Amino acid sequence: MTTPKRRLPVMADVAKEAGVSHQTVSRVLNDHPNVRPDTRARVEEAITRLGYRRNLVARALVTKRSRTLGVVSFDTTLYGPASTIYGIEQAARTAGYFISIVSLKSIDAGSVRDAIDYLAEQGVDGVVVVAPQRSAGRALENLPPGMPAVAVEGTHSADVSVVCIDQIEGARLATRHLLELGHETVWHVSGPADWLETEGRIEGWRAALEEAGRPVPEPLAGDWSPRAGYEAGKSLAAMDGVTAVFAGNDQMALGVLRALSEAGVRVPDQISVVGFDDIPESEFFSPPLTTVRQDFDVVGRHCIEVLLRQIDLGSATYERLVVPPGFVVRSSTSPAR
Amino acid sequence: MTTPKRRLPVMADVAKEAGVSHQTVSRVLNDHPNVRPDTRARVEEAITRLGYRRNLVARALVTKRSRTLGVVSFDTTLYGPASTIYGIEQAARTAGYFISIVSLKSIDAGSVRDAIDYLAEQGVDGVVVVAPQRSAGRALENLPPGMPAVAVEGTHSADVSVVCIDQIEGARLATRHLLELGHETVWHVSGPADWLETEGRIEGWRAALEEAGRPVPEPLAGDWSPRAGYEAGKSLAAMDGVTAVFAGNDQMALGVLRALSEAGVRVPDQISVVGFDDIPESEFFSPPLTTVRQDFDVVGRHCIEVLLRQIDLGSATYERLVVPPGFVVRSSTSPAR
DNA sequence: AGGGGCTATATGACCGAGCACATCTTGCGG
DNA sequence: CCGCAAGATGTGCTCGGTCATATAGCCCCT
Repeated sequence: MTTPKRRLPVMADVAKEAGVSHQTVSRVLNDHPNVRPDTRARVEEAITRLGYRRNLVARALVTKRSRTLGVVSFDTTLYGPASTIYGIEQAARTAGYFISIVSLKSIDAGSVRDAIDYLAEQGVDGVVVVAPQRSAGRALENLPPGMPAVAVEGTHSADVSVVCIDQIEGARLATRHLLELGHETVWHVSGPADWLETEGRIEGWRAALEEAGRPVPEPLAGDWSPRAGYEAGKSLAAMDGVTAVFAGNDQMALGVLRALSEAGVRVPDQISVVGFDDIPESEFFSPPLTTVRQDFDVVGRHCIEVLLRQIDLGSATYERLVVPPGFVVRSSTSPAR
Repeated sequence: MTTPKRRLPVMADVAKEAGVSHQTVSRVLNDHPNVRPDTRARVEEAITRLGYRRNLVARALVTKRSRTLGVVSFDTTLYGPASTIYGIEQAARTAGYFISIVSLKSIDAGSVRDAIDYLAEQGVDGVVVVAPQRSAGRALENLPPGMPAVAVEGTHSADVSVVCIDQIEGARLATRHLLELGHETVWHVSGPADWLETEGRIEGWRAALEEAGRPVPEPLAGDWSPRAGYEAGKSLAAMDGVTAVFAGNDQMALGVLRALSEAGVRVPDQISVVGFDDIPESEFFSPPLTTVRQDFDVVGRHCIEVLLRQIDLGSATYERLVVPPGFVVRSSTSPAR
């Protein structure tokens, strides 16, 4: 009944209601110290009475800070990006920032550029790019001027901060585990070319093999999908002497397991399999999957920390934050017979 | 070298550069018809020369339209919400809208309210709420005035538009499939209480059973997680006469499969299992899972369509859009022996 | 009592666009 | 060659906040 007009109340309305100036209302809203307690109370009461909310758009216009962070990501449907973004969102909101998401389907440098430009136009205070392809990384090399940015799993070279999980170490963990179980060597089903994760995992796997003086078989190329793992698994089942397989991620490991099971190969008795990611399902695969654990949540949180630091300092100091991977042993690996 | 100041170019700069007024620049930017071609060209050239981008924040302030849509969702890590949001994002971006996401960990009406308020403050033009719990639905019953909203899987009663997949029909499909294979009855591992999907799936399952005049066993309560399915599967394996199980989602089905396998029960020979969702992994479960297919992508797209319609019309006409589920038969079901 | 140094509050400009309206062109019919 | 309507462009205000600065009130000290 106290709404003669449809229009939402603005600061001036609150000011009038409380018998002060709009500036005082602003002070109350921004927790300025120099406001007498009773004035503050009066203003606060007026605010709730009118149901006033401050207009963040107007605020952003003058402060030139939107308190919104952009996230550009490749296929947010995948477990990794989805979890990372979840971590980002939680951390950002706690810090009082909004998250604006652009999710890409194709991943050339051009579309990443476009996405960043798009977000820049909207006035985001910074961007985190979750697009761990080599080509996507290139888009970060000439950002809009003055735009703070952090990349997840980015290249080492670019002029941006990077937060990543140690892929090489993860792959080494997986490979060593299999080697220590007595396997002569380890086959690898890799992710798609151009992905930094793919490269890192191949590198770590190869390194572990070479350190142990073992032969390095040709990796089987996949694309992260269970289907690709399935195809690779069929090839592996048909080959001689395969006793241990390191799949580039858990979904491909699932496909491998399926193919081996269809081929009548028992896991882990005849072939041991390890994955990468530790998705929630992998504990219940048949058999439960031994895998490298990635803590996407902390990656997300670190991204926000790094980004906010960059925004607040205004300076261009590029950090590189490496999160160590974990390793969880379940039932898909066993000693070589 | 043409940057005497750090400040980004604004409309006035472009205007000066092109020798016109800021209003003409605005016209060019907004594709107004009444601009002479050569003027337009001159302005466009000035824009690229200066690298001008329009400030959407300022634009939003005066137009009172931010071209941003809010999404509040429960646990964006789950496949369903993640896929829905993906669809939403794609559709929104094509329509020229940004997406601002708030992802909730706990899901009471209060936190949904808070999230919506938070987004309202930011000035979103509308919200889609992906929080299919009964309690979350209640938060939609008194939205900020004039805020267009659409709920995914929302309650029927509330004064909001709803886009949903026909859960009852999906469950019925699953149950009938098992009945038609000759199973006497079908056990059900349900989702967590309070979820609308849980209720719908129980309802459809029960209806199919009753229509066929079959006994309706007590459902086993789960929580969508593979672990819950695993526990339920252990119980099921210990029971007599169980030949068919309808799991509330694919992850729980995975847990059931695992438990049965551990108990030495062969699927589908001894027990048939069907899931719900059709996550990308389920085709490669052991055995490949027969399941109800939900097209989250089209749900997301429909959300945006409905929401934009509501925004453009400004009117409060509430729609209810029901997407039919699919059904995909794989190898986890077979005729009763 | 007077003045210095605070604190508390008010005033007006400003951020960068769009909108309404005014003004100046242009084209065309009579 | 004039008049008039439509087309093209410019002017000034507005959106709803914050910032810089001015001003009023207060306490304390000499």
